[in-house]
Amino acid sequence: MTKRGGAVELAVLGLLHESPMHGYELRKRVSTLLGWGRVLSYGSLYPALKQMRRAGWLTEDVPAPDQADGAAPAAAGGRTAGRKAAARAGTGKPPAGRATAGRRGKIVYKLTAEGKERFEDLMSHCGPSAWEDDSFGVHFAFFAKTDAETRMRILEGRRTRLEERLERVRTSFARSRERVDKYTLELQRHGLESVEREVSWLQELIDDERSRAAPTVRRFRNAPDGRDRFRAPGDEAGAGNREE
Amino acid sequence: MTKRGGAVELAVLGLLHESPMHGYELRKRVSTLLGWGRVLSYGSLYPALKQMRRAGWLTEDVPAPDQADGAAPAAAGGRTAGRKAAARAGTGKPPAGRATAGRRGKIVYKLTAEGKERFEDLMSHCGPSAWEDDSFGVHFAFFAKTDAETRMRILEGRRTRLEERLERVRTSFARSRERVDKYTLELQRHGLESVEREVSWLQELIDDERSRAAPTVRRFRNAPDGRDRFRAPGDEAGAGNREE
DNA sequence: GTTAGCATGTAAGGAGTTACATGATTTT
DNA sequence: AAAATCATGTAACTCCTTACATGCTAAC
Repeated sequence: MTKRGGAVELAVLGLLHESPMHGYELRKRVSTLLGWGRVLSYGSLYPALKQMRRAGWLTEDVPAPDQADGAAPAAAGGRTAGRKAAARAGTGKPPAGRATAGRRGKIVYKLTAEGKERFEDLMSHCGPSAWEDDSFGVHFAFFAKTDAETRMRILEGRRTRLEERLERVRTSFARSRERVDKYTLELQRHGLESVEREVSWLQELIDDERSRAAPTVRRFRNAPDGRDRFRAPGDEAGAGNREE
Repeated sequence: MTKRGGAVELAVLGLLHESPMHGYELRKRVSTLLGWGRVLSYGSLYPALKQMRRAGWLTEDVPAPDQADGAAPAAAGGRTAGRKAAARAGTGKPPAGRATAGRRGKIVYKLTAEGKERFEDLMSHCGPSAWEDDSFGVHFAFFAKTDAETRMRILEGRRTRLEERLERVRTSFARSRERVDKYTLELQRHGLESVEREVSWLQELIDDERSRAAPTVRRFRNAPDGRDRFRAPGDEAGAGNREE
């Protein structure tokens, strides 16, 4: 019920954490968030949104066209929504009295307090699933919205995961060398190289985090981007992570 | 019906193309074939095998224990099957008269003539799906079993696909620069770099294929063990290729 | 004679996609 | 007023995984 451990939920929560948005824009933002070439399909997005509304993480507001302007579409990316609302206001032409009534109005999705909690929970109490490719990407994308300890845990978990993979791949690579043709071998070599490179990237990030986190002072409050992140002072220390 | 365009079918066809095998071994081989860290689950493999038998691409032989030895398990990887068969022969103890009767014997999967045709078809008449990540990997792994023209078509299709992706990612990256925090930005930068690197890799492979296909134009770029990387970003001159 | 690991399978379901269907708004 | 684009939604399907269930063979 509250399952849906997929990348989409976290991505939506994270983006709505910044500002309310409607689905269409949300799709674009989710799609470019990572480095996914592909776009998220509506067939994934809307059912996920509905389910999240049922769970209480977000609300669906249909902005009444008469009073909509400054209020509803929000700053978002500043682009589409803003321009449109402005244009509509300029012409002074709300298309009819309805729009909210007959279904199919523009819907602005907005995080609830529970939704924010859910987001922080998914970020900081994440299990091993967060070391997987896609899931790691989404978590990483929102690193600025979580604390240093969580960042470290995720980075190191990911590195460990990749090193395990490396181990396995190296073994089978060595065993293959004579048995397989040059194409198969080249594929495996290339895969190996990619994973190795990703491990060094992670290591750099880890070193970077460490150098920032360590220096002499203990952080009482970390505010990377001016937001205050509340988290009970003593908790979470052991980080005994388990399944979601 | 005969659909199943997934990576598993082609991987199985390709591996059985070399030699018959039973499912357990097949799983291991499929898992290490690419550079997938993960292993293929039985829940994927066995239903796929069954469906392929129904389609007529392969047969399921239960080797009769009495006469099994040299015949059935074949050279395969040479490891497991061989040792076991030998051991059983040595003790002279076929466990009973049944084994084939009551279900649950060891099953050796073997390609039929139709299966070989199917494999060749999937390799050479492949559509755009072959440019996708997983599917490309499987196709590439079996490049030695298809012709130069097909190899070229797949490599160039893949490169084009990645360049499209690059275009999109570059755009959104440039648009993001000021708007997003450093973590998101770093993720996108890293993604971009990875795709760029993969494009260069493909370009090298394409050049290599081309030099072998058209030997009149000599290329001296055949490094001893393929250890030359790097290619200026933004070249792509000359290669006026258009496919499809 | 029981544990360990090889070997084959099935049921349920998760996480997404494609293809379709419709409505609202803007541009030409 | 037609075309384009923005916007929301559903149904059916794909491909794969997890968790289970079973039996055979080797080894202690």
